[in-house]
Amino acid sequence: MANSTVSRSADKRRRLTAAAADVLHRQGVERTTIADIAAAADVPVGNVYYYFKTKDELVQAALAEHAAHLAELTGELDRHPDPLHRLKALVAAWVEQRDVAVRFGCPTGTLAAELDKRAEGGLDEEAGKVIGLLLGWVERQFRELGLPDPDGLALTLVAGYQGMSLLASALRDPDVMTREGARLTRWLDSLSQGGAS
Amino acid sequence: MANSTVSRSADKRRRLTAAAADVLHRQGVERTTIADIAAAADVPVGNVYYYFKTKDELVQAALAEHAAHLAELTGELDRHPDPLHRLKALVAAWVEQRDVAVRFGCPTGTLAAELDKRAEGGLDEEAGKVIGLLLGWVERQFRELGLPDPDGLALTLVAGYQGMSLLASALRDPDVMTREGARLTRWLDSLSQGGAS
DNA sequence: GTCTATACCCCGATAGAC
DNA sequence: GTCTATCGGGGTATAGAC
Repeated sequence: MANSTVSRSADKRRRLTAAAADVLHRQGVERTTIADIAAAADVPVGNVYYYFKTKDELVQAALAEHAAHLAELTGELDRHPDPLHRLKALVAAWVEQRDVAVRFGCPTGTLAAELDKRAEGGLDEEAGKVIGLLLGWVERQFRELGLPDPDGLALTLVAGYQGMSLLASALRDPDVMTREGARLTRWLDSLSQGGAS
Repeated sequence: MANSTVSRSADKRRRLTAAAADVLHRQGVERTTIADIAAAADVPVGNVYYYFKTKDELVQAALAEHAAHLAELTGELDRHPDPLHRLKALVAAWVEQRDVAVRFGCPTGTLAAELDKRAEGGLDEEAGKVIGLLLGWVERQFRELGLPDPDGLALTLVAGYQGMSLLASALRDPDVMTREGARLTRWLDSLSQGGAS
């Protein structure tokens, strides 16, 4: 076909993006080389630069990939009519990913933590934006529930997720995810039952 | 004096350790070079290797420094007779450090997140142990208060700290620290007043 | 104990053949 | 569009003079 070349190109770019998201999450930005990503994507090393001019562009592509994954997840959750159910399903999804979290932490969170130490490049703000997307979605759920201070509640829920991911990874203990996940679920229930704090 | 040389040596080692703790926190492990630490400690680059054989030994020294800082802080807090007061003072200390947290995150937490992605070397476990020290101290306070599931409560408090530090840094917003700090304080109060969850 | 010079390796990025 | 060879820079670690 006329555009078979185009689609192969798009395919390689997609493979590189997916590999970047995966490898950067597992190894961190600084310890990951272009060669690592190329190997994971099964693309010759030198060819990477045809698709991404710099390593930072690969990092940005990985961030966009994480944002896309997040959009996909929240899109599915949005099918549920009840916002409280959506939030509890989100927590359940986090706990389900506990084996990944225990080994490498939250993909977006650890990436943000690493990039935030940079002053230049503006990639740090990019990472903050992805977390902002999650915060925004969570806040909308709390608002739909008619709860006061929806963005404060969103902050608490997402901070809870980031905190439990970091501790689970630092202690190498998946139970941290299940225990804190259960607590967050109980907390969500208590909120809509008019419980304090 | 006979041991003036010795004390100068000890001084240099101490300066290098302090510089390592500071610079590794601000730049992260991988982006920090031996030269960076040497410059911060005002020690000639090549001389570093007389005190620390490898870069990893400097990282380990930094972790020990963070553990010492933690011991100093909890030591001061232990003077208060009331465990609840101690915990609230701990939260207050975290919030006081918000400007550092907003820029570079929690020193131990971000270090742990970075080291946890390594499989080799065992430095990852070392970072987990430092966080374990904090968890242990917090748990003891809850136990003194006679609350059920003291180590679950400790997990929640420390996860809250790690989560709010990460979000504050990712969003570049110190208010995250004050808002979540206030919430944790309210939560602590509600616990000893027999509140649920 | 102190410090300089440098060996050695690895990585990001480019040049240029195909 | 694809791939190899390589340049240039920078980082860890060491050798060895002082």
